[in-house]
Amino acid sequence: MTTFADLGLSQKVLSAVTDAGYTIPTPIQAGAIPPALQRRDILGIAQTGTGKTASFVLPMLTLLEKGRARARMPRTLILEPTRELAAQVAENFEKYGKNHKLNVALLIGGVSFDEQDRKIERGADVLICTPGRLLDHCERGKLLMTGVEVLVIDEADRMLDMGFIPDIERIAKLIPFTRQTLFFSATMPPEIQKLADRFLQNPERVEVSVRSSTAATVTQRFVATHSKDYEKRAVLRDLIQKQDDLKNAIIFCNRKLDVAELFRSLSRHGFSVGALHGDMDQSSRTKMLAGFKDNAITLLVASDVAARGLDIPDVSHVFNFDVPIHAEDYVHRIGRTGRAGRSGAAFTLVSKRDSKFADAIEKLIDKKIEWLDGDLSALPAPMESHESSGKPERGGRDGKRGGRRNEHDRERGPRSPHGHVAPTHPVTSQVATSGHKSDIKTDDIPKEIEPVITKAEPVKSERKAETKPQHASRNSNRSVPAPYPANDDVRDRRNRYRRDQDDGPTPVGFGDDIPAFMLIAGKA
DNA sequence: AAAAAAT
Repeated sequence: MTTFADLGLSQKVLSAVTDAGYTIPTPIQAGAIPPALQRRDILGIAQTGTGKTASFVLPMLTLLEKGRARARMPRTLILEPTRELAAQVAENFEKYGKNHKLNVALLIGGVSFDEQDRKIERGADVLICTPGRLLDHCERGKLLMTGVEVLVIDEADRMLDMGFIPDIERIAKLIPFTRQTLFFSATMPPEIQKLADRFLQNPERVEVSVRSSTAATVTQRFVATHSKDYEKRAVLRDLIQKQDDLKNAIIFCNRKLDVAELFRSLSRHGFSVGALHGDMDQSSRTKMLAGFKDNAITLLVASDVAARGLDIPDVSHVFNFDVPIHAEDYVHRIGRTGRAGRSGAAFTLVSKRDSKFADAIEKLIDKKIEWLDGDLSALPAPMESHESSGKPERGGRDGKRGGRRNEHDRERGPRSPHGHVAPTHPVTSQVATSGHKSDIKTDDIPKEIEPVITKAEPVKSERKAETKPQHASRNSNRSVPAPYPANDDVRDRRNRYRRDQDDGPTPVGFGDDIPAFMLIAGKA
């Protein structure tokens, strides 16, 4: 059997791999590393979760041991479609390059130029970039691409989806012809094949059989719902509470605004929740992701920024709050669970207006997805007209929902995602701010999300006659960014629905200005 | 019906 020791990697790399606990390479690693070390071009067809990142990081580390970086002349360049993926690759260089003294620079948007400029100036062995920020640096004349020996284009098909290909072509033109190019894509549509033909010279083609697109270990269900957001939120909460094996979950929405709104709603209901979408500022994105990975946050409400590539191991559940418009996105989303042979569950809320997208999903995966509790035709009338509709109530979750849901919540209080009733004043927590550092390094990310037990103090709200407790340090944390853009008029959106239809009682009284992080219920 | 990425 092939081991890492058989692949021709250097001692420094091998010992870091061993220290990380790996001995057997994955198929893409076994296939790509030896030719990459011989300076061949690589055409790698593999999805994330196949060990693809290490298949270029490890040989690059070995190759970089010869030679030294010169100022403003990076030696290698890696292009990634999202900031999170770029940061993840940087972490891999830290991990496997711990025996090297390499200068790794992460050039992504949303953070300041200063630190990035310093690293470029010092001479970077490895540049890991999202295309926009890289071109920005190039245009400022801070970067000479003529010394790049290795170019990595990762997730090429996604770059295509995102319209990055013109940027990629511009960047590739700046890099000498003599370079080595490592090109990775999960799929090979004709446009990508054409691109590969242009960028690669006599490449070694390494293809890893697609991880069965919808793993057999993942239980998939459709859940019928009406289309109003407040009803969907009620269905979702109920669904979450019914899972007894929920360790952590990603909840996907189609739109960023809905991510922010659902995040707020779940927060108010006392769930341990974070949010991730592309309009959040970078430090929030980083903190949310770190908190979720550390299990300080149980639920992550996200846009499709989290659907692909992100290495979040061991997600027990995926909930699609919205049916993805493109069926392939469904496959990517539920691919976040049931990884490495573990079991997982994926629930998709489907309303009448989504049914054509739901059909498209079944067609794509060539499989019927069962309905959890009856299909759309079995759905009772919407909430407002529920009592007068005369239709029989279905058992289970509908008995709890309908127009009586809020009273139900009021009686029981918000529940934790593990099914037990949470305290009326949930334990809240906040993420410690990390000073003014803008550079993304693992060390700068707060590891601890410290629970802060709040003292309940009655305070009068103008909008409700109800008495609410007030957070003692309500104003102490204003600088912590929220998962929605600062200038976005959240208040208007929130009032789109009557408050009592929406979310029931507010578990902790912050009035209407809740700093996002205060709402992350800590683990008890 | 969207999201992602440069400011």
